[in-house]
Amino acid sequence: MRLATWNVNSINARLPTVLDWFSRVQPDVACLQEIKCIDEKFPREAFEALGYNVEVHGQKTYNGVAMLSKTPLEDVRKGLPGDDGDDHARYIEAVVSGPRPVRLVGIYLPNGNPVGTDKFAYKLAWLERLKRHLIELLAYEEPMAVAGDYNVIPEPDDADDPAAWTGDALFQPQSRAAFRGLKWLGLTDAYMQADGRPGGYTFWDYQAGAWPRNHGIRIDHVLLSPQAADHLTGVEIHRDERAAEKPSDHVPVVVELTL
DNA sequence: ATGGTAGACCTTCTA
Repeated sequence: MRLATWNVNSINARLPTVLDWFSRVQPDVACLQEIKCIDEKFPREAFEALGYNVEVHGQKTYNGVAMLSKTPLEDVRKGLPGDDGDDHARYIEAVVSGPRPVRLVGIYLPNGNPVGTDKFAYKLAWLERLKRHLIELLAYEEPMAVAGDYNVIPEPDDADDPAAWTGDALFQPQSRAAFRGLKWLGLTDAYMQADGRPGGYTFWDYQAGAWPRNHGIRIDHVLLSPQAADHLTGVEIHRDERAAEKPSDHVPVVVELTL
């Protein structure tokens, strides 16, 4: 199984680029983030024409996540449990059917800037809610992948210029500690397990020539349950997509599992 | 020198 995650920064602004990539790469399943549209405006038919089943959890203007799969998606959950007052569309979960079913969780974690505001508190609370929910899912002891835009730079090696991010919510000690807390549940960072290398960035800002200067960060991650990590055979970061015409500021991450 | 771009959408917010 080839599993992909990609923050597309508006699915409708990016549609030709994204469809071209899916046609070439043909992942079996994919999580999309920042689709920036309500469910009714997601270009469902275009993905169905490529052979995908589509599940969307969108909202107007901001956020929004989707899941695409060549096999049917079952037990679909939209929205992260733990706070009925949270109306951001940032969480989608389903079981990818097949001979070896895989539970797939797609997340768009809050950015959290600026630090010291309610936005940062919301980010940390969201991370804590995610941890509590993943504890429940891990109890199933089944193959599971948690993929998406975590908006966390785990380690200094995950930034071209770590000092430039010291005041940023993505690199705060609390954000990094919460990410480590997820790993300590028993989840494996697929990138680090599979031939991790410095410079494997997934995001370059649109501003200040971040891409030509390679001022990148690694914030798009795939965490695997033990039953999935046992079958990990490869990780790719498709950095060439950042050089495309009208690119997203994130590039796709693809994980290969023998499941 | 605290700079710069992109997307949704209505005037500014988010990233």
